[in-house]
Amino acid sequence: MSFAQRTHACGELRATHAGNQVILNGWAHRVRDLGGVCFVDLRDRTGIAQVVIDPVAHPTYGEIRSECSLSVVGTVRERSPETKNPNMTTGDIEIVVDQFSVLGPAKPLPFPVSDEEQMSNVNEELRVKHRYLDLRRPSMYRRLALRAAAVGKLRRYLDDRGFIEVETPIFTKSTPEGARDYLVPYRLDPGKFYALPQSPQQYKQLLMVAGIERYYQIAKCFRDEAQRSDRQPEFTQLDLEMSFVTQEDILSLIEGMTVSVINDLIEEFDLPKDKIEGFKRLTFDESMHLYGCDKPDLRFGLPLFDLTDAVKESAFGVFRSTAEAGGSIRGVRYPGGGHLSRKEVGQLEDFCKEFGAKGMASFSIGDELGAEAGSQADGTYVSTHGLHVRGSIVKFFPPHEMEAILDAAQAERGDLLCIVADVYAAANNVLYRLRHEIGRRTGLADKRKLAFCFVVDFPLVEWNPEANRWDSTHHPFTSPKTEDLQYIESDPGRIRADCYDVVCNGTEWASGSIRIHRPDIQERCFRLLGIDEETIKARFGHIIEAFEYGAPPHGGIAPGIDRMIMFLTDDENIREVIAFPKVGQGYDPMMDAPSAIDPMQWAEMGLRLSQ
RNA sequence: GGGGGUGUAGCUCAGUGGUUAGAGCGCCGGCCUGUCACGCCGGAGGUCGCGGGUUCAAGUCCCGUCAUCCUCGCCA
Repeated sequence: MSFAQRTHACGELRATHAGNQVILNGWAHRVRDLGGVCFVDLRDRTGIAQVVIDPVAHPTYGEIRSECSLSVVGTVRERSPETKNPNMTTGDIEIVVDQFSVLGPAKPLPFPVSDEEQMSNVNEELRVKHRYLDLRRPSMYRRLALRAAAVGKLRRYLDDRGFIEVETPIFTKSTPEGARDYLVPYRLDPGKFYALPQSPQQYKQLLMVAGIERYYQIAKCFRDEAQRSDRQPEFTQLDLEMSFVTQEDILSLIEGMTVSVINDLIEEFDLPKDKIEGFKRLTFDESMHLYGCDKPDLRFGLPLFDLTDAVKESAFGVFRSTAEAGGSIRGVRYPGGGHLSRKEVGQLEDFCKEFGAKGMASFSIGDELGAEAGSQADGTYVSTHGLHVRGSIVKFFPPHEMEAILDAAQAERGDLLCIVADVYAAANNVLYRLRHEIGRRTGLADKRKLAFCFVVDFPLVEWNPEANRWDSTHHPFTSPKTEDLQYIESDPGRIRADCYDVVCNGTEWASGSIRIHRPDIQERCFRLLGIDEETIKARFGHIIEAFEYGAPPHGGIAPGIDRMIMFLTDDENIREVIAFPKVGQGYDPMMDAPSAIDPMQWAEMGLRLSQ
């Protein structure tokens, strides 16, 4: 089939093209039929241009419906001054139609593709079901283009530094550790299964043994876990690994790469983001102490404060008993929160309770300075700096404790001091979420900022009380710090690992480690994790053996591509940055997958349902 | 696995237990020569997610179920 092929793109036409005959191909974005004249906004991936049709000369113009594909032959004309549209990049011109042809007629659409505002409310599943229409929207095209540019820049950055991209298998081996695997039945030996990789972890380490030295891959990863707004059953990581390197080498590579690529993208796509600079660096312990979590939002300050010492002998029973039991009394400032009503403070407390807090105590600091320091007759307190403190528990604290509290909190006028008493980890878990909520509410979590940081020195293992054993914090191949190896039998919780995360705005973005390359150390770690000889052989025999043939010291990291795009677009749902995402529990409403298989296929695979 | 929200026209949403379930957009028809969210007039379009129950009467109340969104747990 032949048709008039484009000579120009819709978005490129300007007044300088006036007088040119052009051919445009695209879709009818909107049709405005005024009777004596008809305007069609013709859209292609570069933009939109207005086409003018004379109904008398072209009596079949009614065939042009919303979202049909079109070829238009016409002459570019500069619009008269009063009809120019300053809101369109092509608004100075229009194309007067000489000929047109509807290449693909379109039925009425399931949702208003040409109206971005209405589209923002359209049912998610419907959008995914007709994804090929949803993706016609310029905003969706832009996301895909941004993603492609990001991946391209990452590849180029690494190619320029001696990395080579290596593909690793999708059909691989189940290593039942971590998340649930997606399984693929093996026809030739019924009862055996491939697993889809949760990450190419073992392959990339084997590539290091193979002497590749610098590997990367834009890798699909598969994890059969409950879905979340920032998770999909299949997602993409920039997986990379290097040999003969230290943690420092990997961190500086990632930092340089991220700064370069992110800043390029901000500029190229004119994103409403501030350029980024070097990453802050925190140890795991510092991060927990200052921000209550290992993924702090560093767009703003408001570090947690600790009152345990200040109130351990307090007359307020909850604080005293928590401290006596070895717990922590910790809190966070809420600037401006001093104005909240009793009800609003109650809602904050409810917020805390959602995350397991037993309660939340608070002090409101007034805007005005009090004149005379000391406990007041009305049950409030005025500090030596004049801060006027209110709250139902103020009366429990004598002046020296109140001063210690205000000092530890670095309290300021207008603050609400939110305080949680619990075991250290539980108090932190509540307060980090409260801190992020405060950042969101106050606007301190500035949308223009991308605050990247490294969190380093994670503990190698953490105690799993349910299973009564030590579990890897990262994964079983993570190298303990040499100087901490001495604790492996005596005090495993004390061992720090050569393990690091990259965090951006309170979200984990990348995670990596220096790997164990010595079989003897790997064996000791397996033993610590309670993995017996037989299991080691069955699950990890290949990699242990590989390490016996001159494995180089090596390590790597894997940043999430989907999340990277989400940071840049401010999307809160990962579906927005994936061309063909799943909904709900991993369902693809467009393809109708997963779906039933033919009885023949069941038989061929040697499978049947147990019920 | 737990909690919460949503489900009514193609889309987005209204809809006190009570007549024939409505609106905006879209769609169809008509009118319209400067629109750019074109405008005006008219029309069609409904398994009120599904199943059960209470009631003289259920979109509305109750129970169950399914889907979807968010969330806690989970995600080496």
